[in-house]
Amino acid sequence: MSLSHALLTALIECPSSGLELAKRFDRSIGYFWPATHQQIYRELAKLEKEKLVAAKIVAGARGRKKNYHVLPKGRAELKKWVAASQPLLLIRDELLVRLRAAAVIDVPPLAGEIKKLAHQHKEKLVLYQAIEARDFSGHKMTKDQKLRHLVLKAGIEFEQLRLNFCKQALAVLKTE
Amino acid sequence: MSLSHALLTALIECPSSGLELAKRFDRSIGYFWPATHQQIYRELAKLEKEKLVAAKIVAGARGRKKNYHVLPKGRAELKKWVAASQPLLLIRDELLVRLRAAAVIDVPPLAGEIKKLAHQHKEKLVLYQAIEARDFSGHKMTKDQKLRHLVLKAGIEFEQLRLNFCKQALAVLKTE
DNA sequence: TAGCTCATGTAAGGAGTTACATGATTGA
DNA sequence: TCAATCATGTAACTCCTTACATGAGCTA
Repeated sequence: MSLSHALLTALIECPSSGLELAKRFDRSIGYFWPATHQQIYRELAKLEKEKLVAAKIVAGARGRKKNYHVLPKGRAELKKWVAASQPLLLIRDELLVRLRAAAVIDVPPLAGEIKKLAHQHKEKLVLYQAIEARDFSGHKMTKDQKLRHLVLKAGIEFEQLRLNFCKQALAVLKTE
Repeated sequence: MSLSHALLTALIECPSSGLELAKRFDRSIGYFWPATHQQIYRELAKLEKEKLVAAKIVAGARGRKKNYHVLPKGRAELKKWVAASQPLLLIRDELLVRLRAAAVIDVPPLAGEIKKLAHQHKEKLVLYQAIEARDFSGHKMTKDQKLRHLVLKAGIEFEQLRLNFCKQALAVLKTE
Protein backbone atom coordinates (compact mmCIF):
# COMPACT_ATOMS: atom_id res chain seq x y z
CA MET A 1 0.00 0.00 0.00
CA SER A 2 2.45 2.60 -1.14
CA LEU A 3 -0.11 5.20 -2.13
CA SER A 4 -1.34 5.67 1.42
CA HIS A 5 2.24 6.08 2.63
CA ALA A 6 3.08 8.44 -0.19
CA LEU A 7 0.08 10.53 0.87
CA LEU A 8 1.16 10.51 4.51
CA THR A 9 4.59 11.71 3.42
CA ALA A 10 3.12 14.51 1.32
CA LEU A 11 0.78 15.55 4.14
CA ILE A 12 3.61 15.67 6.67
CA GLU A 13 5.51 17.95 4.31
CA CYS A 14 2.45 20.15 4.03
CA PRO A 15 -1.19 19.66 5.11
CA SER A 16 -3.42 20.00 2.07
CA SER A 17 -6.77 19.27 0.51
CA GLY A 18 -7.35 16.37 -1.88
CA LEU A 19 -7.12 18.45 -5.00
CA GLU A 20 -3.99 20.25 -3.83
CA LEU A 21 -2.42 16.85 -3.15
CA ALA A 22 -3.39 15.65 -6.60
CA LYS A 23 -1.71 18.70 -8.14
CA ARG A 24 1.43 18.37 -6.04
CA PHE A 25 1.63 14.70 -6.94
CA ASP A 26 1.72 15.62 -10.60
CA ARG A 27 5.00 17.44 -10.09
CA SER A 28 6.61 15.59 -7.21
CA ILE A 29 5.90 12.21 -5.66
CA GLY A 30 3.76 11.29 -8.63
CA TYR A 31 6.95 11.07 -10.73
CA PHE A 32 7.62 7.74 -9.06
CA TRP A 33 4.15 6.88 -7.75
CA PRO A 34 1.53 8.17 -10.17
CA ALA A 35 -1.99 8.67 -8.84
CA THR A 36 -5.17 10.25 -10.13
CA HIS A 37 -7.43 12.45 -8.06
CA GLN A 38 -9.97 9.62 -7.78
CA GLN A 39 -7.40 7.35 -6.20
CA ILE A 40 -6.28 10.11 -3.88
CA TYR A 41 -9.77 10.95 -2.64
CA ARG A 42 -10.57 7.28 -2.06
CA GLU A 43 -7.35 6.76 -0.15
CA LEU A 44 -7.77 9.91 1.94
CA ALA A 45 -11.25 8.76 2.98
CA LYS A 46 -9.77 5.42 4.02
CA LEU A 47 -6.94 7.05 5.96
CA GLU A 48 -9.43 9.30 7.73
CA LYS A 49 -11.60 6.33 8.66
CA GLU A 50 -8.54 4.60 10.15
CA LYS A 51 -7.68 7.75 12.15
CA LEU A 52 -4.30 8.14 10.45
CA VAL A 53 -5.24 11.58 9.18
CA ALA A 54 -7.92 14.10 10.09
CA ALA A 55 -9.69 16.74 8.03
CA LYS A 56 -10.82 20.26 8.80
CA ILE A 57 -13.42 21.85 6.59
CA VAL A 58 -12.04 25.08 5.19
CA ALA A 59 -14.49 27.93 5.64
CA GLY A 60 -14.70 30.51 2.91
CA ALA A 61 -13.25 28.27 0.20
CA ARG A 62 -14.80 27.09 -2.98
CA GLY A 63 -16.67 23.81 -3.08
CA ARG A 64 -16.50 21.96 0.21
CA LYS A 65 -12.76 22.01 0.65
CA LYS A 66 -11.26 19.88 3.39
CA ASN A 67 -7.76 20.29 4.71
CA TYR A 68 -6.07 17.06 5.76
CA HIS A 69 -3.28 16.70 8.32
CA VAL A 70 -1.47 13.67 9.68
CA LEU A 71 -2.29 12.35 13.18
CA PRO A 72 0.33 10.80 15.49
CA LYS A 73 -1.02 7.37 14.59
CA GLY A 74 -0.38 8.14 10.92
CA ARG A 75 3.16 9.31 11.62
CA ALA A 76 3.84 6.11 13.58
CA GLU A 77 2.42 3.98 10.76
CA LEU A 78 4.64 5.72 8.20
CA LYS A 79 7.74 5.21 10.32
CA LYS A 80 6.90 1.54 10.75
CA TRP A 81 6.32 1.11 7.03
CA VAL A 82 9.59 2.82 6.03
CA ALA A 83 11.55 0.26 8.01
CA ALA A 84 9.50 -2.70 6.74
CA SER A 85 10.68 -5.28 4.25
CA GLN A 86 11.17 -3.90 0.76
CA PRO A 87 9.90 -6.13 -2.05
CA LEU A 88 12.05 -6.39 -5.16
CA LEU A 89 10.92 -4.08 -7.93
CA LEU A 90 9.76 -6.13 -10.89
CA ILE A 91 9.91 -4.69 -14.35
CA ARG A 92 6.57 -4.76 -16.15
CA ASP A 93 7.39 -3.34 -19.50
CA GLU A 94 4.97 -3.40 -22.38
CA LEU A 95 7.62 -2.22 -24.84
CA LEU A 96 9.75 -5.28 -24.15
CA VAL A 97 6.73 -7.54 -24.70
CA ARG A 98 6.17 -5.79 -28.03
CA LEU A 99 9.77 -6.25 -29.13
CA ARG A 100 9.74 -9.89 -28.08
CA ALA A 101 6.52 -10.34 -30.08
CA ALA A 102 8.10 -8.55 -33.03
CA ALA A 103 10.81 -11.22 -32.98
CA VAL A 104 8.32 -14.03 -33.63
CA ILE A 105 6.05 -12.47 -36.23
CA ASP A 106 6.55 -10.36 -39.33
CA VAL A 107 7.55 -7.02 -37.90
CA PRO A 108 5.02 -4.28 -38.56
CA PRO A 109 6.28 -0.70 -38.66
CA LEU A 110 7.32 0.13 -35.11
CA ALA A 111 9.89 2.86 -35.53
CA GLY A 112 7.37 5.70 -35.47
CA GLU A 113 5.98 4.68 -32.11
CA ILE A 114 9.43 4.23 -30.63
CA LYS A 115 10.55 7.63 -31.83
CA LYS A 116 7.50 9.11 -30.14
CA LEU A 117 8.44 7.31 -26.92
CA ALA A 118 12.02 8.52 -27.14
CA HIS A 119 10.74 12.05 -27.46
CA GLN A 120 8.54 11.70 -24.35
CA HIS A 121 11.39 10.28 -22.30
CA LYS A 122 13.61 13.09 -23.48
CA GLU A 123 11.04 15.62 -22.30
CA LYS A 124 10.88 14.04 -18.85
CA LEU A 125 14.65 13.95 -18.66
CA VAL A 126 14.92 17.64 -19.46
CA LEU A 127 12.27 18.42 -16.85
CA TYR A 128 14.06 16.43 -14.14
CA GLN A 129 17.39 18.00 -15.01
CA ALA A 130 15.83 21.45 -14.73
CA ILE A 131 14.52 20.57 -11.27
CA GLU A 132 17.96 19.30 -10.33
CA ALA A 133 19.64 22.50 -11.46
CA ARG A 134 17.06 24.59 -9.59
CA ASP A 135 16.91 22.69 -6.28
CA PHE A 136 20.13 20.76 -5.86
CA SER A 137 23.00 22.73 -7.29
CA GLY A 138 24.17 24.14 -3.94
CA HIS A 139 26.82 22.63 -1.69
CA LYS A 140 26.45 21.43 1.88
CA MET A 141 23.10 19.77 1.61
CA THR A 142 21.37 18.37 4.67
CA LYS A 143 20.65 14.69 4.88
CA ASP A 144 17.03 15.02 3.82
CA GLN A 145 18.06 17.19 0.87
CA LYS A 146 20.54 14.50 -0.10
CA LEU A 147 17.77 11.91 0.07
CA ARG A 148 15.48 13.98 -2.11
CA HIS A 149 18.30 14.56 -4.57
CA LEU A 150 18.99 10.84 -4.67
CA VAL A 151 15.36 10.12 -5.53
CA LEU A 152 15.45 12.71 -8.31
CA LYS A 153 18.68 11.27 -9.67
CA ALA A 154 17.01 7.86 -9.82
CA GLY A 155 14.39 9.42 -12.08
CA ILE A 156 17.04 11.07 -14.26
CA GLU A 157 18.99 7.88 -14.68
CA PHE A 158 15.87 5.91 -15.47
CA GLU A 159 14.85 8.29 -18.23
CA GLN A 160 18.38 8.26 -19.65
CA LEU A 161 18.32 4.46 -19.69
CA ARG A 162 15.00 4.42 -21.49
CA LEU A 163 16.03 7.02 -24.00
CA ASN A 164 19.16 5.08 -24.78
CA PHE A 165 17.15 1.88 -25.08
CA CYS A 166 14.77 3.43 -27.59
CA LYS A 167 17.76 4.47 -29.70
CA GLN A 168 19.18 0.93 -29.62
CA ALA A 169 15.80 -0.52 -30.55
CA LEU A 170 15.53 1.83 -33.51
CA ALA A 171 18.98 0.79 -34.68
CA VAL A 172 18.07 -2.90 -34.59
CA LEU A 173 14.73 -2.38 -36.31
CA LYS A 174 16.41 -0.39 -39.10
CA THR A 175 18.71 -3.26 -40.11
CA GLU A 176 16.45 -5.10 -42.51
CA MET B 1 -3.63 -6.07 -22.05
CA SER B 2 -0.05 -7.09 -22.32
CA LEU B 3 -0.42 -10.44 -20.60
CA SER B 4 -2.63 -11.84 -23.32
CA HIS B 5 -0.17 -10.67 -25.96
CA ALA B 6 2.77 -12.04 -24.04
CA LEU B 7 0.97 -15.39 -23.95
CA LEU B 8 0.26 -15.27 -27.67
CA THR B 9 3.96 -14.61 -28.29
CA ALA B 10 4.99 -17.51 -26.06
CA LEU B 11 2.47 -19.84 -27.71
CA ILE B 12 3.66 -18.93 -31.21
CA GLU B 13 7.20 -19.77 -30.12
CA CYS B 14 5.96 -23.10 -28.80
CA PRO B 15 2.43 -24.48 -28.20
CA SER B 16 2.13 -25.45 -24.54
CA SER B 17 -0.16 -26.19 -21.63
CA GLY B 18 -0.95 -23.64 -18.95
CA LEU B 19 1.50 -25.00 -16.45
CA GLU B 20 4.28 -25.26 -19.01
CA LEU B 21 3.65 -21.64 -19.94
CA ALA B 22 3.78 -20.63 -16.30
CA LYS B 23 7.15 -22.34 -15.92
CA ARG B 24 8.55 -20.84 -19.12
CA PHE B 25 7.38 -17.42 -18.01
CA ASP B 26 9.43 -17.78 -14.86
CA ARG B 27 12.61 -17.90 -16.90
CA SER B 28 11.79 -15.87 -19.99
CA ILE B 29 9.02 -13.39 -20.74
CA GLY B 30 8.18 -13.26 -17.04
CA TYR B 31 11.43 -11.33 -16.50
CA PHE B 32 9.71 -8.28 -17.92
CA TRP B 33 6.05 -9.29 -17.56
CA PRO B 34 5.63 -11.36 -14.39
CA ALA B 35 2.56 -13.58 -14.14
CA THR B 36 1.37 -16.30 -11.80
CA HIS B 37 -0.24 -19.52 -12.93
CA GLN B 38 -3.65 -18.24 -11.82
CA GLN B 39 -3.38 -15.25 -14.10
CA ILE B 40 -2.19 -17.42 -16.95
CA TYR B 41 -5.05 -19.92 -16.67
CA ARG B 42 -7.60 -17.15 -16.49
CA GLU B 43 -6.13 -15.39 -19.49
CA LEU B 44 -5.89 -18.59 -21.54
CA ALA B 45 -9.57 -19.32 -20.88
CA LYS B 46 -10.39 -15.82 -22.09
CA LEU B 47 -8.26 -16.15 -25.20
CA GLU B 48 -9.91 -19.49 -25.98
CA LYS B 49 -13.37 -18.00 -25.59
CA GLU B 50 -12.41 -15.23 -28.03
CA LYS B 51 -11.12 -17.83 -30.52
CA LEU B 52 -7.59 -16.39 -30.48
CA VAL B 53 -6.17 -19.72 -29.30
CA ALA B 54 -7.48 -23.27 -29.25
CA ALA B 55 -6.77 -26.18 -26.93
CA LYS B 56 -6.36 -29.88 -27.50
CA ILE B 57 -6.72 -32.23 -24.57
CA VAL B 58 -3.56 -34.26 -24.25
CA ALA B 59 -4.35 -37.96 -23.93
CA GLY B 60 -2.19 -40.03 -21.61
CA ALA B 61 -0.97 -37.08 -19.56
CA ARG B 62 -1.39 -36.41 -15.90
CA GLY B 63 -4.32 -34.38 -14.70
CA ARG B 64 -6.40 -33.00 -17.54
CA LYS B 65 -3.64 -31.38 -19.52
CA LYS B 66 -4.61 -29.11 -22.40
CA ASN B 67 -2.22 -28.01 -25.11
CA TYR B 68 -2.84 -24.52 -26.44
CA HIS B 69 -1.91 -23.20 -29.87
CA VAL B 70 -2.49 -19.85 -31.55
CA LEU B 71 -5.20 -19.50 -34.20
CA PRO B 72 -4.86 -17.18 -37.23
CA LYS B 73 -7.12 -14.68 -35.50
CA GLY B 74 -4.72 -14.65 -32.55
CA ARG B 75 -1.73 -14.09 -34.78
CA ALA B 76 -3.52 -11.22 -36.50
CA GLU B 77 -4.42 -9.69 -33.15
CA LEU B 78 -0.81 -9.88 -31.98
CA LYS B 79 0.45 -8.22 -35.14
CA LYS B 80 -2.08 -5.45 -34.79
CA TRP B 81 -1.16 -4.91 -31.14
CA VAL B 82 2.59 -4.76 -31.79
CA ALA B 83 2.07 -1.82 -34.12
CA ALA B 84 -0.36 -0.04 -31.79
CA SER B 85 0.38 3.06 -29.76
CA GLN B 86 2.90 2.49 -26.97
CA PRO B 87 2.04 4.17 -23.67
CA LEU B 88 4.89 5.76 -21.75
CA LEU B 89 6.28 3.51 -19.04
CA LEU B 90 5.70 5.11 -15.66
CA ILE B 91 7.95 4.29 -12.76
CA ARG B 92 6.09 3.00 -9.74
CA ASP B 93 8.81 2.49 -7.23
CA GLU B 94 8.11 1.72 -3.61
CA LEU B 95 11.76 2.21 -2.64
CA LEU B 96 11.67 5.81 -3.81
CA VAL B 97 8.52 6.41 -1.79
CA ARG B 98 10.33 4.99 1.24
CA LEU B 99 13.35 7.21 0.76
CA ARG B 100 11.19 10.26 0.25
CA ALA B 101 9.33 9.36 3.45
CA ALA B 102 12.65 8.86 5.24
CA ALA B 103 13.50 12.46 4.36
CA VAL B 104 10.53 13.85 6.31
CA ILE B 105 10.58 11.68 9.44
CA ASP B 106 13.26 10.41 11.77
CA VAL B 107 14.99 7.79 9.68
CA PRO B 108 14.57 4.28 11.05
CA PRO B 109 17.28 1.73 10.19
CA LEU B 110 16.96 1.13 6.46
CA ALA B 111 20.41 0.00 5.44
CA GLY B 112 19.77 -3.69 6.12
CA GLU B 113 16.79 -3.82 3.80
CA ILE B 114 18.61 -1.96 1.05
CA LYS B 115 21.59 -4.30 1.29
CA LYS B 116 19.19 -7.20 0.89
CA LEU B 117 17.72 -5.53 -2.19
CA ALA B 118 21.14 -4.89 -3.65
CA HIS B 119 21.94 -8.55 -3.21
CA GLN B 120 18.77 -9.62 -5.03
CA HIS B 121 19.44 -7.27 -7.92
CA LYS B 122 22.98 -8.55 -8.12
CA GLU B 123 21.66 -12.12 -8.38
CA LYS B 124 19.34 -11.19 -11.22
CA LEU B 125 22.13 -9.37 -12.99
CA VAL B 126 24.41 -12.40 -12.79
CA LEU B 127 21.60 -14.61 -14.10
CA TYR B 128 20.90 -12.34 -17.06
CA GLN B 129 24.59 -12.06 -17.89
CA ALA B 130 24.87 -15.83 -17.85
CA ILE B 131 21.97 -16.07 -20.30
CA GLU B 132 23.65 -13.45 -22.47
CA ALA B 133 26.93 -15.35 -22.53
CA ARG B 134 25.11 -18.58 -23.35
CA ASP B 135 22.71 -17.38 -26.03
CA PHE B 136 24.10 -14.23 -27.57
CA SER B 137 27.87 -14.45 -27.73
CA GLY B 138 28.02 -15.49 -31.39
CA HIS B 139 28.42 -13.21 -34.37
CA LYS B 140 26.05 -12.75 -37.28
CA MET B 141 22.79 -12.80 -35.43
CA THR B 142 19.51 -12.72 -37.29
CA LYS B 143 17.14 -9.86 -36.76
CA ASP B 144 14.93 -11.73 -34.31
CA GLN B 145 18.00 -12.82 -32.33
CA LYS B 146 19.08 -9.19 -32.22
CA LEU B 147 15.65 -8.22 -30.91
CA ARG B 148 15.75 -10.87 -28.20
CA HIS B 149 19.26 -9.78 -27.26
CA LEU B 150 18.11 -6.19 -27.05
CA VAL B 151 15.33 -7.16 -24.66
CA LEU B 152 17.77 -9.08 -22.48
CA LYS B 153 20.19 -6.16 -22.47
CA ALA B 154 17.36 -3.91 -21.25
CA GLY B 155 17.02 -6.26 -18.27
CA ILE B 156 20.76 -6.22 -17.63
CA GLU B 157 20.96 -2.46 -17.73
CA PHE B 158 17.96 -2.10 -15.48
CA GLU B 159 19.45 -4.37 -12.82
CA GLN B 160 22.78 -2.53 -13.05
CA LEU B 161 20.99 0.76 -12.57
CA ARG B 162 19.14 -0.53 -9.52
CA LEU B 163 22.22 -2.06 -8.00
CA ASN B 164 24.08 1.18 -8.41
CA PHE B 165 21.16 3.09 -6.93
CA CYS B 166 21.11 0.88 -3.84
CA LYS B 167 24.80 1.62 -3.33
CA GLN B 168 24.21 5.37 -3.61
CA ALA B 169 21.31 5.16 -1.18
CA LEU B 170 23.47 3.31 1.34
CA ALA B 171 26.15 5.97 1.05
CA VAL B 172 23.67 8.78 1.76
CA LEU B 173 22.06 6.94 4.66
CA LYS B 174 25.46 6.31 6.22
CA THR B 175 26.35 9.99 6.50
CA GLU B 176 24.75 10.82 9.83
C1' DT C 1 -3.20 -47.21 -0.46
C1' DA C 2 -1.17 -43.10 0.86
C1' DG C 3 1.40 -39.37 -0.28
C1' DC C 4 3.68 -36.75 -3.96
C1' DT C 5 3.60 -34.20 -8.07
C1' DC C 6 1.27 -32.68 -12.22
C1' DA C 7 -2.42 -29.91 -13.77
C1' DT C 8 -6.28 -26.85 -13.69
C1' DG C 9 -8.90 -24.12 -11.53
C1' DT C 10 -12.22 -20.82 -7.77
C1' DA C 11 -12.86 -17.06 -4.58
C1' DA C 12 -12.04 -12.88 -2.35
C1' DG C 13 -9.83 -8.86 -2.06
C1' DG C 14 -6.57 -4.94 -3.29
C1' DA C 15 -5.21 -1.51 -6.48
C1' DG C 16 -5.44 1.23 -10.64
C1' DT C 17 -8.16 3.18 -14.77
C1' DT C 18 -11.80 5.53 -17.06
C1' DA C 19 -15.91 7.85 -17.39
C1' DC C 20 -19.27 10.26 -15.32
C1' DA C 21 -21.83 13.08 -11.46
C1' DT C 22 -22.48 16.93 -8.38
C1' DG C 23 -22.20 21.11 -5.76
C1' DA C 24 -20.14 25.78 -4.81
C1' DT C 25 -17.99 30.01 -6.07
C1' DT C 26 -15.97 33.34 -9.23
C1' DG C 27 -15.80 36.35 -13.16
C1' DA C 28 -17.52 37.97 -17.59
C1' DT D 1 -27.01 34.71 -15.05
C1' DC D 2 -24.21 31.61 -17.21
C1' DA D 3 -19.95 29.49 -18.15
C1' DA D 4 -15.65 28.25 -16.18
C1' DT D 5 -13.24 26.58 -12.46
C1' DC D 6 -12.59 24.67 -7.88
C1' DA D 7 -13.54 20.69 -5.22
C1' DT D 8 -15.17 16.19 -4.00
C1' DG D 9 -16.83 12.29 -5.11
C1' DT D 10 -19.46 7.42 -7.46
C1' DA D 11 -19.57 3.53 -10.43
C1' DA D 12 -17.98 0.06 -13.31
C1' DC D 13 -14.29 -2.29 -14.92
C1' DT D 14 -9.71 -4.51 -15.50
C1' DC D 15 -5.83 -6.49 -13.64
C1' DC D 16 -3.01 -8.52 -10.12
C1' DT D 17 -2.36 -10.99 -5.58
C1' DT D 18 -3.09 -14.48 -2.22
C1' DA D 19 -5.00 -18.37 -0.45
C1' DC D 20 -7.39 -22.25 -1.12
C1' DA D 21 -9.75 -26.34 -3.83
C1' DT D 22 -9.87 -30.35 -6.77
C1' DG D 23 -8.75 -34.18 -9.55
C1' DA D 24 -5.71 -37.50 -11.79
C1' DG D 25 -1.72 -40.34 -12.39
C1' DC D 26 2.79 -42.01 -10.34
C1' DT D 27 5.59 -44.40 -7.00
C1' DA D 28 6.89 -46.34 -2.62
